[in-house]
Amino acid sequence: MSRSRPDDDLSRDQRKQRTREALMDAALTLMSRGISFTGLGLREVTREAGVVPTAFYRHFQDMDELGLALVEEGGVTLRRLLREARRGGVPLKDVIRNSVKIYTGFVRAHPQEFLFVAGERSGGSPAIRAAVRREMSHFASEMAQDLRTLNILPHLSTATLQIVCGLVVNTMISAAGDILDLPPKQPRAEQEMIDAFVKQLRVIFLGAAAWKESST
Amino acid sequence: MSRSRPDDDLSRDQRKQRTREALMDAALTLMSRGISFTGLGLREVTREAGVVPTAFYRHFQDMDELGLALVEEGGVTLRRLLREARRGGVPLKDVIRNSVKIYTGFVRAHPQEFLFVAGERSGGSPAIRAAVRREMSHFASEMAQDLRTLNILPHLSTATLQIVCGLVVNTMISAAGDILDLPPKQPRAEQEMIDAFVKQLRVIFLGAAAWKESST
DNA sequence: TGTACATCAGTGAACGCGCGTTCACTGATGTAC
DNA sequence: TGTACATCAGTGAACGCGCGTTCACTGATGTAC
Repeated sequence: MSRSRPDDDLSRDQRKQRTREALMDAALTLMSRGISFTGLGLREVTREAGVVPTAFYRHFQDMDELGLALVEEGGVTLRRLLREARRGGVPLKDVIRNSVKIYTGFVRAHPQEFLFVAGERSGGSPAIRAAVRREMSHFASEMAQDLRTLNILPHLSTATLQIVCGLVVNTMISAAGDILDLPPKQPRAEQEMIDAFVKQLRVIFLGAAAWKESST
Repeated sequence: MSRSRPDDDLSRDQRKQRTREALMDAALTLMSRGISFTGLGLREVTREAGVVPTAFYRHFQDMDELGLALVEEGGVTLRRLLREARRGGVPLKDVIRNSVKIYTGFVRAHPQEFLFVAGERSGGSPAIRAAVRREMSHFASEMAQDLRTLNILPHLSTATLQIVCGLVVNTMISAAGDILDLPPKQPRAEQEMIDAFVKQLRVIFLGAAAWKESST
């Protein structure tokens, strides 16, 4: 009887954590309806989360703090997703096309995280912009390490590899924004966009392969 | 005597145009203070422009329409600026480094236009996002034509050249956002950022040079 | 195990404020004759 | 050129609304004995 509600056996801390997540989810949900994070209001978020506005303050001091939490969580999620994908093994042939396929799949499956990163990269508050930048360079570092491990582009110095990966990450994020902004049900346009995206990455890797460290 | 105020001899249409420009300038000014366009209010803009809120409606239906006007004007301005720069003649040696120098000069001299484009590219309302995208591909086309004229990368098909220029423009816009977000008075960090930017463009052009059209 | 008390996540009323928008207006500029 | 009238950019008062934030509260959960 007393177990009818599913969270009956949760501790107070767990319930609090649950509300916190509800607030973050609410923000992401609202963003996937087309509003940018900057345009969200505190009351809007709590309404969507199903709590009273004042409850917000038990979890975040203001919307900016929520935004920072989202950047962090989003970065962790994305890196985890991509790491799992890599565990599946990178195909030796047509690496780029396949990676792009996996990537666009993720973008479609987790539009909210990508919308947030793409949109607030230079649109958010200064603190949020900085956090997104940090997360992106974190990403680039991870990718650089990966390429080292896979012995791809072994002739590049670490600094150069890092810069190339920065370019790749930047291109990926922009592509995510573009893909998510496509009017739905336009497979032709989507395919063209993905083809262009693949071509851009190929050009980058071609250039990186041709790079000579002394050529400054 | 009656000529004491400088706009005494302006026609009504000219005065109206002047107010319209004042509104657009006001928005840009506010944005250069760190607020993103999405975060601007109608009253805020009219206050900055020195007119009463209701005067806004004589010029734009709503803030979105102002935003669209800004995208258009900004695009025109930027293309004009870069065209003038090209007229100065492209140096044969170290083309990329020099172009970047010119470009970063423009970014510093006209931060508002770049802030708007970089920030609203994926942060603005759907209509504004679409307009910024259109403007960016317009840009890429112009650059592609230029490269053709200068006989740079002549072995690329028009489609490929367009895609490469898209990559370059995207990288340029992101770089503008990054540069403008630097804490001021950090010449070291700025130089590093510009060096990385130059390296990225070099990688792209190296890759484009190495591109073989049949390699699909 | 049972009781008495402390903690604190979420509530609900209230506030002052700036927002976008409406409306009737004013008075200088433009136009017709 | 002068006069009578039309136009319309900008004004200023007023509106209803949702916002962020404050405050005292409630009542379930957690803790000490």
